[in-house]
Amino acid sequence: MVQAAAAHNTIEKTLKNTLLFRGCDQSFMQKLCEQGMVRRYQKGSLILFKDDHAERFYIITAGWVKLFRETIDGVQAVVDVLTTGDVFGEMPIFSDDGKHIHNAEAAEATETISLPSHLLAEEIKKNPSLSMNMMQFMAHKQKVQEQQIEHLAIQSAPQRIGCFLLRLITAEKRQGRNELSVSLPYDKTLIAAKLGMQPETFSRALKKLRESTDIDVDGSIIHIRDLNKLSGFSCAACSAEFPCKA
Amino acid sequence: MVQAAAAHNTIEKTLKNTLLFRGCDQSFMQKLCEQGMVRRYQKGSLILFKDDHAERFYIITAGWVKLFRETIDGVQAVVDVLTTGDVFGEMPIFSDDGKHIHNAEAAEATETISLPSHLLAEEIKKNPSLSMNMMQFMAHKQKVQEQQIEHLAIQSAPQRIGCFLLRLITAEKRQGRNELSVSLPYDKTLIAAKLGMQPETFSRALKKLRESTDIDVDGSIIHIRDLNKLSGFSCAACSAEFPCKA
DNA sequence: CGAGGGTTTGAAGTGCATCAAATAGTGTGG
DNA sequence: CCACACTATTTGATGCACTTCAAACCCTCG
Repeated sequence: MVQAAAAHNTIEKTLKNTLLFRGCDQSFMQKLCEQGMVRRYQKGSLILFKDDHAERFYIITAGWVKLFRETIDGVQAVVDVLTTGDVFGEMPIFSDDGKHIHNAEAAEATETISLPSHLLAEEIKKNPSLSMNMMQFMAHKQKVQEQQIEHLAIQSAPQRIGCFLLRLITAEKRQGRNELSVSLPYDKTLIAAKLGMQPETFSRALKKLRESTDIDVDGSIIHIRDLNKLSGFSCAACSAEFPCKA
Repeated sequence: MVQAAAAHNTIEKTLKNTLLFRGCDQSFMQKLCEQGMVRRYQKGSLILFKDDHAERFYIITAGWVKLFRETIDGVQAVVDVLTTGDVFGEMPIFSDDGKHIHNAEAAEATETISLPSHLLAEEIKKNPSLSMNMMQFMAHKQKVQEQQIEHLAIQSAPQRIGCFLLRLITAEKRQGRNELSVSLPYDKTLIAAKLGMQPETFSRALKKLRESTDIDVDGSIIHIRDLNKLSGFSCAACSAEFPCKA
């Protein structure tokens, strides 16, 4: 009981801090909290499966989650890699078959809160402020995806890595830290997949990036000596503002 | 006046048939119609500019529109190519700066209806059925983009062309035609850009595709002898259902 | 007919993938 | 705490895919 109460408490806090639910009324938040389930996953375990009927959607409270699909000839296509604060598995609310469109796997030890999809689906139809949040949320995602499409089409492998590092840094900045060191949050193999390249290519491209931009690579910790040099190298082949903020 | 009345009539018809507005009430549709502007663009002319303040959004009633951005070193990144029934320029409604995020250019002779963004923005906050439409619309776009990201990451150039042809055919089917011939709707150079490759690569990759799948290429008209062969070749490296329906 | 854009072809180079193998790192049970 | 097994990462060698630059060709349209 004590444990359940504690869980309930974390759920409440998390939901309150989730941008998606900003401005939602008490009764809805209450219902969500009651139905929320906290779960932990160890690295490598599967959270949900493509084509499953989507009963619940998920909010990440810790760790990293890989969204992926598989092609006929067995290749894994990494759609996205998400972390604390991100939401996934909500898309089927807007499709008629209501099935998940990708698999989700814990890329690192992960904790999620899952919530019943139907609660969100129903509330979204009634609550303009929630649906506005959702649309902003989706619009932002769409922008990021466009960016990613552009990167795959016109950036070289080293540039994509540089861009990835820059985004890591800005994410850290948003959390208050202002270091010029980042530690890669998940396996290099997975980063490679997310950036659309092979692990071997990642390794070699990182080396090239090191030579071109004076970054310091020590295992999974990367120290950036000259931010301008890095963004100059990476953002030259990108249509976003210079230097990039994403 | 006669002309204005005729334009008003086309606008009314188009808006009624636009899925986005399905289920919207009369008074809103009325307001939209009054404010709608029909415009024609010849091939190559610009419709809207990145970073402009978004006063209006657009519905395409004929032709093809290229959405694109430019990188610092002058390379054009094609974000999307849209046609009749598609909507563009509406995204800034959901961002705080309210600026367009890409340039739009007529890739062929094009006709659009433009509507004031603020009408949509206001109505969307009040009308759950409209916002639901919008979310479905965005969810669908997101799915397509994920698909595109996957294709760029794991398909070869000939496979991407094959996939493009398959989608062209299904689009034609949706319009009643059931031919196994398609004529490429816009310049090969633009198709190449949309698929993330160079014009020269497109030309050579199309030749390879021809050799692998028995398609017949006559200028911009392509005849498909064996649909299974084509989808077998292209969809093997794709996570969508087999054969693909998109 | 000539001009200009779109498309194809050729030749050469680069970047990335692939396969194979070595190395570093991590967690396990003894 | 060490040895082993296993995985992640790096490295090397090679080939293929795509790009680049240059030039020819082909249309279409004035």
